[in-house]
Amino acid sequence: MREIQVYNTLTGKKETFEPMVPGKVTMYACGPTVYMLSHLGHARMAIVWDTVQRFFRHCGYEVTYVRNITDVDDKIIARAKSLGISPERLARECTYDFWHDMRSLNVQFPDYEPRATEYIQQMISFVEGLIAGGHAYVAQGDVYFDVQSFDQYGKLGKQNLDALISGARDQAVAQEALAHLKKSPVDFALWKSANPDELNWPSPWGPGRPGWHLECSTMVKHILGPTIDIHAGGEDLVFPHHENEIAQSEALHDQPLARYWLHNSFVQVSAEKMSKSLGNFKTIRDLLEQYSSDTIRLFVLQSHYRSPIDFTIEALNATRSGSMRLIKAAAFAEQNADADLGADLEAVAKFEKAFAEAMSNDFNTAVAISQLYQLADAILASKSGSDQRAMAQALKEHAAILGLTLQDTRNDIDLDTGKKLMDLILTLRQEARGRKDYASADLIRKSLSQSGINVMDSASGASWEIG
RNA sequence: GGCGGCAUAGCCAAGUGGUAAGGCCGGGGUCUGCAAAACCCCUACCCCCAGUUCGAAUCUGGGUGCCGCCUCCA
Repeated sequence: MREIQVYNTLTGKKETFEPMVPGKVTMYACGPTVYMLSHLGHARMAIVWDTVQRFFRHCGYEVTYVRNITDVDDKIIARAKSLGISPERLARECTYDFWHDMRSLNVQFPDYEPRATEYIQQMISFVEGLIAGGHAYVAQGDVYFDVQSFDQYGKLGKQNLDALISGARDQAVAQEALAHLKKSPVDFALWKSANPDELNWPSPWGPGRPGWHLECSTMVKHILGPTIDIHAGGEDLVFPHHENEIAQSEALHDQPLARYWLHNSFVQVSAEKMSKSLGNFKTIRDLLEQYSSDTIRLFVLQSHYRSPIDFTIEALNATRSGSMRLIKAAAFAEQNADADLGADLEAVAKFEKAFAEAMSNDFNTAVAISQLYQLADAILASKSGSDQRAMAQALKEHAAILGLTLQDTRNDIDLDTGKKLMDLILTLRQEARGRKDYASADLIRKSLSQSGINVMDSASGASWEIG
């Protein structure tokens, strides 16, 4: 099986990927908190890890890919309140929107897509285990993780506990209300108490809801086991989210939560992070109105996943222009159907090797895409139909690893354009009639009729209908 | 303040010690009734300074600029 190099945030190095069980990969990616439409940054997360799991499968691994949905959270509750609807309903609506966006972006559905609210009981058990082990404590209906009880705290985010504690004092203002409950300012909530009129679940510590970090630890444990191969997510999750997951899970299980921690970089706007809180985002929905999923995926994947992308419309347009050559070249896969295949195996083999090497080098999709373009050039330059077809099939096959459809939509006509074309045809016919060129006028009507379009002349001009 | 990252052509973007992939735009050409498309060709000494080395965009030190995390965030 092909050797794949991955950059592990935990060690800060590129390492050879070795799964726990040969030939199998367990992978968990932190998904969205559903409280509003997803933006391009979320699309990047989804596209990158979708591509990674596709590549593992392409290499022959048996992949179990899990991506969660956070459907209970302070932000959901706050926005639902401002909209005057229940948090459950808001979360559900946004989940449907998210699914719609994912499908539109040709992101494959994960093997499991657990929602936090489906795992409340397991989370409670998880917390009970931590309390029993001396890693968590109860304070007035809340439960906090005792960070000092986990001596490896900070290993992922490269944080020093003393520095965190002294740093936390400076920013304790926002958490002042909790200061008297927490033993240490760096302790984080496993369970938050809630008033009966708020969203809550019963627990041994009274009604409440889970802390954010807990759900991932719990769902990883129950779906994939105490240790998984790959845990992925956006780089903003390194600290504290993933750090806290490690603390919880490893304190409970006394074994590594994940062997490899992979993090994708951000989409920025004017050199600033695109984020919901800054409001400088483009929703996936908006972008899909003007750009195909291929264009958006190419745009995202032409940068390495660990490099930031500065979003501009110009750059997106440039990607769209470029993608046309790939699409044209790929169209040869359906042409020359009667030609023999495999005539130009050398070019295909060379391409496949270069593509696989790029992808195996920490998922270097930028280089992989450059290989697609080079193959497209070879296809378009080739004079041999069988070669073209063989190369085009390889092109489509490998583009699919990146989630690119390369569907040729150049001749697709939308409704509006269709109506304009009918106007044009009827105008031309009217001109023919004006010249008393009834042969042409009748030819037009007859041809349209054969296509199921009836043209009706009247004193006020011609009209048409399908039927 | 602590931790981490980035700086490559007009723009986007690979590159992890041997003299710069790819895409967009632009220029020139072939083709063409016109136009478009297509195809061919052209366009960088890699932020600055010092060092290591036979050799550095790539390693080391310093500087400058920018970004992220440390609080919700993909």
